[in-house]
Amino acid sequence: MRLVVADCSVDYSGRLDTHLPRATRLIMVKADGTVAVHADGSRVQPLNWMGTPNQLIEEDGRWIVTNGKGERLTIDLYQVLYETAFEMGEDPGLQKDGVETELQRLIAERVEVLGPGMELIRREHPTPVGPVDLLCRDSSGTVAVEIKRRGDIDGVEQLTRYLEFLGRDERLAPVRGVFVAQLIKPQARLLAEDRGIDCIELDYDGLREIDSPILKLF
Amino acid sequence: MRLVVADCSVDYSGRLDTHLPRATRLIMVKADGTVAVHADGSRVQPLNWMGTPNQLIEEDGRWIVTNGKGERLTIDLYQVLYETAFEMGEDPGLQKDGVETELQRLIAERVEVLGPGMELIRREHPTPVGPVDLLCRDSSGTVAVEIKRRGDIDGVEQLTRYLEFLGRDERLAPVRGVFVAQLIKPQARLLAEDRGIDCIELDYDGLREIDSPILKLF
DNA sequence: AGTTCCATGTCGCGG
DNA sequence: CCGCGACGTGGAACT
Repeated sequence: MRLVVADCSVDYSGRLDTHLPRATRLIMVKADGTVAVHADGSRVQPLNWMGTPNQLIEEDGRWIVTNGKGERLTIDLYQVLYETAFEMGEDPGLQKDGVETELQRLIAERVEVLGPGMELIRREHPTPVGPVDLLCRDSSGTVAVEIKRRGDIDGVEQLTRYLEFLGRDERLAPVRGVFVAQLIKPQARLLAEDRGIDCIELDYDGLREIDSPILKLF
Repeated sequence: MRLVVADCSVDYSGRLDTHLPRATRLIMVKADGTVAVHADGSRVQPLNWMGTPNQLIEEDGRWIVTNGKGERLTIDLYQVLYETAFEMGEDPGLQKDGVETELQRLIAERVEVLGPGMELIRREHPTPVGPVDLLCRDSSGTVAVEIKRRGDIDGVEQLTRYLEFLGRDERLAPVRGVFVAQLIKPQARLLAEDRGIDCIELDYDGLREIDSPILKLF
């Protein structure tokens, strides 16, 4: 990783056009050529960047980074205050725990929390427009379940698309939808209920408790 | 901005839990306290971070960053390879040109490019599921317009939601939809046309020309 | 503070 | 390489 601290201005042209007036910033060049320009301000993301693959041309006082899609990042360097480079080696990568996959597993093992008599048919049931998180069955017929950490309008749209296709399958019909999330936004709830989709807010932490060995002692 | 290159492992606990095994990485601390951990790999984003406001406690070989929402970032430092700091001052900020707001303005001033006899009723017309970019009128009745830089399937879904609600308003009905973008993806076009939504590809650069003072001389 | 939607979203996975 | 969906999405604008 190469680090350059410089007084610079930056222009990006591609998906849109941006201009960054002259100031002191950090320019980061990663091992694969990824370039990022960071200010000292309150931002996690860089102000400008160019992902890999790209080509970096260093002229006198000017860097030009281009990629194959017609995007161009131009960095004008007025004064380089500092420059260094480090060999960091391959990164082992980030391990995540508690994402949607895990929530799906928790609920799949306890589908009865979604309603009396609920039974799991299968997880990740495929449809032409993508896989349904859970396909279940209860006294009303087939139940398609979409699980989210946060219940947003997009999730309702997603479930709606699944229902549209599942409903055409005579072996499954009738199919109703259940939208499950830790927190369901008002607009998402409005849209869901308008389409006859049930909304269930679930406390995943509580669910995890049920799943835990501690409770299994009883 | 403070830069630390160190052999470290990182743990985050908050919205989920993550673990980052021991390796050499760059730790960036911005002026307002924002902390970010970058690997040398193919990533623009940091692997872990903690935005502002937060509190950083530096113990011997361990940094603990917490915020008011119960999130915690723990960085264990095994060896600090390098450390430095720079005063960068306030950043003038990024100027953007060509984002959706601007496109909307350009089209709002020239709604006739969307069809003969088209008239603008209002921009950002509110519905229960969000604001319609443009609400227009022509000989066919009311026209709801969704404007995107890139015409993706999400945009069609969005417009469909608006139409669903607008169509129920007796004062507006009948309402048809128009999906406008510089480039409309085949799948988005397919879905749109399946739902009776018109697709219009517009050259925003050309539109900007029309809008420019140069042409106004004529 | 809460909610909405945009974003050069980014990123990872599967076809 | 493209499409799809999750993301600690982040960030801004507006209520």
